[in-house]
Amino acid sequence: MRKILTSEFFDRDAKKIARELLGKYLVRRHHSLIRENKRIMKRGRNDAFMITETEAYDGPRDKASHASRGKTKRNAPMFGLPGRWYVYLCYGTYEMLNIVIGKGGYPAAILIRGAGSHKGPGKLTKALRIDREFNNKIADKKTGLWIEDRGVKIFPKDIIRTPRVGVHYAKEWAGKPYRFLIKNKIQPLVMKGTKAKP
DNA sequence: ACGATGATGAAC
DNA sequence: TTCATCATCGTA
Repeated sequence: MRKILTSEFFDRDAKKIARELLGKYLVRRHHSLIRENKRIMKRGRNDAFMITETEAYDGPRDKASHASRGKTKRNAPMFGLPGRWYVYLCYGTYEMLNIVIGKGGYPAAILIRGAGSHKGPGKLTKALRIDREFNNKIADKKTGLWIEDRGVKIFPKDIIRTPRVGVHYAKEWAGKPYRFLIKNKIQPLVMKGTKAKP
């Protein structure tokens, strides 16, 4: 089973999706030009990483969310269509990867904090070479970054819920258990170089 | 425990 | 235009 998740999947409750994304695969397509028999050939490679940690940012009232102070140039993708990427720079250094959730006009997104063996949202994007070029792009093969269901089931006993990281300022929203992570490492976490057509 | 780092949004 | 803040990370 290998199914690319589309806007229908992401047009549902943010917390529910954040939990369901555990065990799904973040797939990154890399292109490279190679020289072969005096010809320039385009080579593609898909690297897939099982998502291990997520955080939900749900609605305009969520004080931990960028959307809590209304629509701005930066957070506009959160107010847009589900199934697109929201990528922004954090602390001047790290690119944060989010998938947009919910209908247009309702601002929500899920931060992908861990996938494969990569722990931490900043390290993940650096390792996969993800930056703001992906901002507001559709999560599909054409974009080169998408999410797949590969049939892995994560059971409730293997899931931990905690408050979100680094949102102490968010008052009553700071303690809400909107962070989901897999308790024990479950194989396979990484699938490198899966076959891809040019 | 803290500094690097620079974009962001609000205040002025 | 200035200023405080920040969905992080590596070093200590």
